[in-house]
Amino acid sequence: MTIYNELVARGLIAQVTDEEEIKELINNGKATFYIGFDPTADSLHVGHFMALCLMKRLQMAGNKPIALIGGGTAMIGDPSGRTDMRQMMTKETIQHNCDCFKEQMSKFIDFSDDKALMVNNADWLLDLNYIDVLREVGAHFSVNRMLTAECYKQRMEKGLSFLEFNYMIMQSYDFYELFQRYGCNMQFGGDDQWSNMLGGTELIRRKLGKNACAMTITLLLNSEGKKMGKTQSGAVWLDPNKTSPFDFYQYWRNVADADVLKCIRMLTFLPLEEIDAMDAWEGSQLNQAKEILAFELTKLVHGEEEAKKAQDGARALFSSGNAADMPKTELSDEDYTDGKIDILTLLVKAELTTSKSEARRAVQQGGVSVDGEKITDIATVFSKEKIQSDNIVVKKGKKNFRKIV
RNA sequence: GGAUGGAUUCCCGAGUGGCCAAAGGGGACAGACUGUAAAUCUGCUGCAAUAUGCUUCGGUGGUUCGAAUCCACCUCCAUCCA
Repeated sequence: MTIYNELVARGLIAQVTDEEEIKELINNGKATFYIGFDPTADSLHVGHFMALCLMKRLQMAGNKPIALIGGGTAMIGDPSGRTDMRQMMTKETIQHNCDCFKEQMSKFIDFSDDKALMVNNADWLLDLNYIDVLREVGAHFSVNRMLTAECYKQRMEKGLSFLEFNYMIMQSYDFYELFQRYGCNMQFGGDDQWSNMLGGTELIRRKLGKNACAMTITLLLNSEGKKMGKTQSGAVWLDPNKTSPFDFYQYWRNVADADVLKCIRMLTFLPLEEIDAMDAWEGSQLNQAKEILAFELTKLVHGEEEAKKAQDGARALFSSGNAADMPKTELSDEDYTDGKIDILTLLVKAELTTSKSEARRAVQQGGVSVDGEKITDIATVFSKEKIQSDNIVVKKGKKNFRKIV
């Protein structure tokens, strides 16, 4: 099976500029492609993970990836898919985020021996001269056309600043620059990037009379149409310090039935035949598929050892309610009053609730248990000796655990 | 620069002097049912306390016994005109 067909079979491809040409390029390892990453946070998240996997797949097929870090474009902020303006970031923050991205990416992509490149568009965008850009690049863009682009539609109601309006032009310039510097002939990106990417191919055609391709990756949406990889407390990060391997595992372990197979297909490297066999699974059997998904992804991101730990921990936790590898909270002497701590304070300290009021509600509604025993009295106290010798496990709801040491 | 409309709790959105910690919906959280799923039903959703208190309605002042509601100024946003 060719790499292109595999991508199609996995449901990864959303839109392409020229299917035949792209097939020819990537199937024969002739593509030098780039994917841009905006350093809007100090860690990559699940959304980036898709792109990284794609890079890896294509690299394995002999193509050369360029990871472009948007240190320059982050100064502007991509308006695509947003209804409000991004908060402006300081140059220092952006630089810090770039550094973090670099480190994380090196785990996935092989950058040795020139097999892949990592560049930062700050290197060329920051030195541009306004007038020159207007004359050289701006002249090739039609405002009328840009305004009809899908990515600006949503913003026409809420307002779009000139700063953000220029994002497309900067991204197009990136492609143009990479095309000239490294012979980069393809760009990949999320489907929400389609218009920005087309801008690049057009700029290259107009300025150089050359052909370049663009292809977008299907956005990973759940069955409710929302972007996956987000939880109430924010994104699911790839950085173990921001999202622990255990939580990462649990996120995938808990995806809806309707989304499991899609996720396995799109995100894991399991052979397609194996995945197709799972298609027939139904009902509670899908629970197995969820374990596979969670394990495979945790393995890819955090390594096999961490994946095993997370899996064992989760299994133990949900069957017996206790496990070695679960999030811990260490109490200090100040947390105790007269050598004791009450359940409400404890819940807050363990970060299971954000306030005592919330903790009170949880207890009153019967959602809290300690070491498997339900707590019904909000005045329940625990002694320091007990906690320090036995390490109690506090549970709020069904899936929130903390070991107190 | 001019005219008009607007800013309410996580989000949408009611509320135009006391009965407002603020309707309704969504989301989140908890309970029941389950498979760590979905759907459904119930509870709950500012903060602290066992009847109460404290801080909230873009910002700052003011009027009033009393303001999310009235006045002044400011900030931001949308629409139309230039």
